[in-house]
Amino acid sequence: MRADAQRNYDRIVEVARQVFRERGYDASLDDIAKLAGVGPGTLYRHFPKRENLLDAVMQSWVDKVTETTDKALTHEGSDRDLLLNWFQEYVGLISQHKGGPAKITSAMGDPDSPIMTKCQVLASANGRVIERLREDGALRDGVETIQVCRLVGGIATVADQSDLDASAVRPMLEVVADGLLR
Amino acid sequence: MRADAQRNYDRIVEVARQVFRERGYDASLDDIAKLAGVGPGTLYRHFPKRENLLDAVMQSWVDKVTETTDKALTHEGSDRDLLLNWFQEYVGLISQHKGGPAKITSAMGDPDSPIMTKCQVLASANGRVIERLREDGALRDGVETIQVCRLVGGIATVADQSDLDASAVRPMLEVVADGLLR
DNA sequence: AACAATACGGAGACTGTCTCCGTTTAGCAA
DNA sequence: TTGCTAAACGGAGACAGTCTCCGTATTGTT
Repeated sequence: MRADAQRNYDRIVEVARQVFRERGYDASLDDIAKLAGVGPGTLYRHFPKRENLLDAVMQSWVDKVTETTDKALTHEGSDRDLLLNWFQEYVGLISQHKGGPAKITSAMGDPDSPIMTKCQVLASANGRVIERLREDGALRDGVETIQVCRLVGGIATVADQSDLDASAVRPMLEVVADGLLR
Repeated sequence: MRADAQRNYDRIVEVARQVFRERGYDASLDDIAKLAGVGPGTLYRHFPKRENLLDAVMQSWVDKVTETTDKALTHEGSDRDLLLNWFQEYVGLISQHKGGPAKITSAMGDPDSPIMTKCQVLASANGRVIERLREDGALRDGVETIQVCRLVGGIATVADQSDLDASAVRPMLEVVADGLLR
């Protein structure tokens, strides 16, 4: 990639990260181009679809996911506490910007989504936690990790769309945790 | 209301019902106006916001909700079966058109939503089922009916957005049911 | 310095939302 | 029936967002 192209690419991603966080995933792309000081053509050449841009923005997010998972797995306390703590981290991770929970959760099962690979990092992070609990014999039979992603993703989605705060989300996560644990 | 206005109103609602079901909640309103044989101005006078139109379309849905609830409450079998059966009906009711689950679930807590009243019919229908189970002593402590709506609404939302079928939804509903029941 | 190759960016096509306002019509009263 | 007025109509067009095309400008290589 030519030096000027790289420069523009980086600026667009940086601006997009900020704008997505502030205005949500539906922010105008022409606006982002303008804020980055490039024409819309440039933005659309680098990122033909909105999701390609989101994908680039998410690169750093991926690192955060594994880091957070490692920390969650060292959690001291009961299995229930471990699971609940992980659920809260999970919700936090996918709720970084408005519209995120729905986007990420539905991308997990969509092979055509440009952010699919990113989301699968999250799915396998969740898998690590679930497998750890399964080895402890803490889970009911028949629990699939993808279902767990969808359940918690669903809660995060409604919380996102209804502007619920953590205190309203917590009891819902407890219900799901209790439904999963023996 | 003048006779011609009533006529147009009815035609718009009828067309909208069909189009929303076929193309989802995001269908173009100008298209709906055209299909109904009226100008966009007419549509927007009757229904200033998209949700006002949805509200009108939902009138008949409200009847269906209470009817379905009555039937669910007569269900023979265990409490778990009753609850699971109700959950499936609930998902069916809010998944009539694409985008419905998210719309309805988030409208429940939004006093400014024109469809709020309609959604509260659903919320109180759910309340009837939950109270019935509470009287039986079947529920854990601290279960709030609005949480149940959000939990099941969340599952329906991800199912809607990921095109999941009933066999994928069922186990998630079971997790929630198990988390709610003693 | 010249010249490909690469990248830029803005004009504008296209789509959907929504409003304004001149025209038409329903319904009533004489 | 006719005439009148309030109500309703509907389409032109303003506005916003998405995305493309293509003439222009920049890069980096020979």
